[in-house]
Amino acid sequence: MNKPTLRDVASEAGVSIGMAGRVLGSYGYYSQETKFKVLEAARKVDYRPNTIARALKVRHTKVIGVVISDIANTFFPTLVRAIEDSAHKSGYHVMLCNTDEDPLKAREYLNALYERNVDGMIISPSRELQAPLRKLAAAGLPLVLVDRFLEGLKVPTVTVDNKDGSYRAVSHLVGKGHRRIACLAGLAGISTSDERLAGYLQALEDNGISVDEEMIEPADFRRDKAAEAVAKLLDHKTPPTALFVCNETMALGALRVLRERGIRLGADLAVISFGDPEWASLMQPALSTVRQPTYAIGTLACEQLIALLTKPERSRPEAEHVVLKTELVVRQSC
Amino acid sequence: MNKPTLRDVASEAGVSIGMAGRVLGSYGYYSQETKFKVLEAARKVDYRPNTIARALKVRHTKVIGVVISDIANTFFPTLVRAIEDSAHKSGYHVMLCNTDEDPLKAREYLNALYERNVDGMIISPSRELQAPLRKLAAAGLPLVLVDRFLEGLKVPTVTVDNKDGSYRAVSHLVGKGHRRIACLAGLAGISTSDERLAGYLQALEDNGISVDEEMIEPADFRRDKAAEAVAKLLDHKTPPTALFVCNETMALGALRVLRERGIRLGADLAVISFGDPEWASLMQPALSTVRQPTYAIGTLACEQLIALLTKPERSRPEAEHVVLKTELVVRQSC
DNA sequence: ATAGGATAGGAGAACGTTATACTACCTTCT
DNA sequence: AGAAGGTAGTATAACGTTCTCCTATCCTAT
Repeated sequence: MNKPTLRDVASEAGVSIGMAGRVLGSYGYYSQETKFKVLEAARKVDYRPNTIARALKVRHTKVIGVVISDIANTFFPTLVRAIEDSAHKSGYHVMLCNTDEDPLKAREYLNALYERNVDGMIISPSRELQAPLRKLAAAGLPLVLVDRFLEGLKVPTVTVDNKDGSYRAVSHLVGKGHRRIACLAGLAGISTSDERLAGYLQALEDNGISVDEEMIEPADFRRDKAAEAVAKLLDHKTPPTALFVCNETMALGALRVLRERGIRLGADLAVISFGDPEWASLMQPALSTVRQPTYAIGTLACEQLIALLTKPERSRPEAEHVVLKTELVVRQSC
Repeated sequence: MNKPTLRDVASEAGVSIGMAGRVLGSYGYYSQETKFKVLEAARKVDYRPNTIARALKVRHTKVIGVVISDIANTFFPTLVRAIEDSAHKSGYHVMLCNTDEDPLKAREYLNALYERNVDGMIISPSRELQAPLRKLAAAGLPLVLVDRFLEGLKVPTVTVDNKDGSYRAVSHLVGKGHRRIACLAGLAGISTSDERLAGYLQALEDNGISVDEEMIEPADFRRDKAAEAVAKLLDHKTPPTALFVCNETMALGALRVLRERGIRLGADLAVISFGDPEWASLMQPALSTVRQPTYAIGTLACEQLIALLTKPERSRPEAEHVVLKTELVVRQSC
C-alpha cells in the first residue's frame, strides 16, 4: 500500500538507487540497456517521484502562496483564477488563503506559508501586514503585492489606478449635473479604499463642489454595512442625487435597499460602482461601473513573481509598481 | 540568509539537536533549564520548523487538494471558501486546481497533487475521472467527491438533490400554467447536469406534458453557449413560455439575450435558474431560483475528508453519500 | 604500449526533521 | 546493598530524493 520509491524501482531493475534516479532524471551517463530496465521497472511498480523529498533536497517547492481577503467576494475569484492559470503554465501550484481582512489570521497564514517553504507569495495586503511582510522580504522570500499596495515596501506590485478610476466616475456624475454625490467608502487603511476615496474627493474639489462629510459613508467593503449606509444616506434631510460605490460587494448591498424602497436606478438616484461584475449589465436599468482588468492583474502579478523566482536572487531587478488603467463603463444607471 | 534549522538552535543553546527537537516538540524528558535555553535560542535565531522536512518524516503534509472546474464561475468560490475555512480550522491548507472541465488537465492535476503527497483531495469530478480516481482511491488516498457524484466510486460524496430541485422548479412552472417549458441543460456526463435534466423530464412527464426535444438545449454550463441557445429557442416557431436554466452561469447568458430582445422576465417568459447568486434578487423583476446550501456543502465535504484523515485508515466507515436539500426561491420571474 | 578521456555504474553524503536506542546519573524501596 | 525506575541527555538511523565522488571498463590517439 506504500508508495513505491526509487529504491523499489532500483531493486526491481537490478541497479543502484543512484542509477535509477539518474535515468529517471535523465542526467549523467547510463547505457541504453539500463535506461530500458529502469523505465520498465518504474512503469511496472507505478513509480511516482516524491515531490516532498525532492523539495527537501533541491530547496524549492514549486508552490506559491496566495493571500487574499475572501475568495467568495468581489473580484478575487477571477484574480485567483488568473494567478492559478499563470502559475500552472510555469509548473507552480497555488496555496490559497482567505484572511477576511483579519490581520491576525493574515499573519498566521503568512507564517504558515513561510514554514511550508512556498517559493513565493502573492498578497493582497492590509496596512497591518507591513511589518511581517517586510520581515519576509528581508528573509529573501519573493513577494508580490496585488490589488493593494503598501507604502514603503519595495516589492513588485500590480494595482489599478484607483484614484483615476473613481475620479473619472464621479467627474462623469458631475458632468451629468449632480452636485450632491454620496460615496460608499471601503475599509480604511487599505490602499484601494483610500485611493478611491481620494479620487472622489479630488473630483469634487476640481469641480468646485464642497465635500459634505455626511455624504461619505464608510462601509468597509461589506454588503450589509453598505445597505445600512445607503439607508442612512437616503434618510438624510438633503439626500444625494448620485452615489459612488467603492466596490461591487457594497453595490450588492446598496442596490438591495434601493430596490426595497422602490428607488429607480438612474432616474431617482444615479449610481456608479467600482468593479464591473457580470451582472452589472443585467440590472434594469443597467449599472454603470469602473471596470478593472482583473484577469490581467492576476496574470501580471504571477508573472512578476515567477520572474523573481527564476532570477538568481542577487540579480533581481528593482521592484516595480505596475499600475493598470481602469475603464469607465457608462450604462443607464447614471 | 538561510533559514535557521534545528541544528542552529541546538548549537546556540549548547545542546544536541535531538534535545532541541525534543523541547520544541515537547515530548520526552528535558530539564527546565534546557527548556529555557532552547526556547531562548529558538527565539534568538528566529527558528521556524521546516514543514517539508517534517512532512518527509511524519508522512503527511497537512495539505488537501481541491479540484474544481473554475473558481471564477458559479458557485465554486463559496464552496472553496467553505472548504478552506473548514480545513484551516483543522490545521490543513488548500491547494487549488482549476480544470475547466478538461479531463486532460484534470488528470494532470490529480497526478501532481498525488506526487505532492497531499493528505487527501476534494474533487468535483467529471465522468472521465472515474478511472484515475479509482486508482487513487485504491492507492489509499482519502478522497471525497463534491457537487457531482460518480457512479460506482465508493468514496464519501456530498451533493444536492438536483433532480428534486429541478423537479420542484419546473413543477412550479407547470403550476403557473406553463406547458411549453424549455430547458438550458448543462454539460452531459456530469451528474449535476444529468440529474437536473432528469428532474425537468420527470416533472413534465408527471404532469402529462410530452417533451419536445427541441425545447432542450445543451449549453454545457457556459454563458455564451447559453446565450446562443436562448436565441435559438426564442426563434422557434412555437417559442417556450417558460425557461428552466440548469446553472447560474448559463442564466447570465440567457438573461443577456432576454434583455437585448426586450423580453420581459416573468411577463413574457417565466424563468427559473438552478443556483441562487446574490444578484438574482436584484434583477428587475427578481429572478426565481433553486438555492443550494453551497457553504454547507463545502463544509460537509471538508469535514468528511478530515474525518477520513484522522481515522487510522483501516477503520474507515462505509463511504457515505450525503445529499442536501435545495430550496425553491420563488420571486417575480415566474 | 599507454596515457587520456569518454562511458557505465556504485557508494554515500547531504537536505532538516522525528524518534528510537542507549548511556549515565539520581532517587527510592526492599 | 542492590534492584528498579524515573530523569536528562547524546547519538544515530531513518524519511526519499539529488548529486558528488569514486572505481572500473573500454576506446582511441600518440
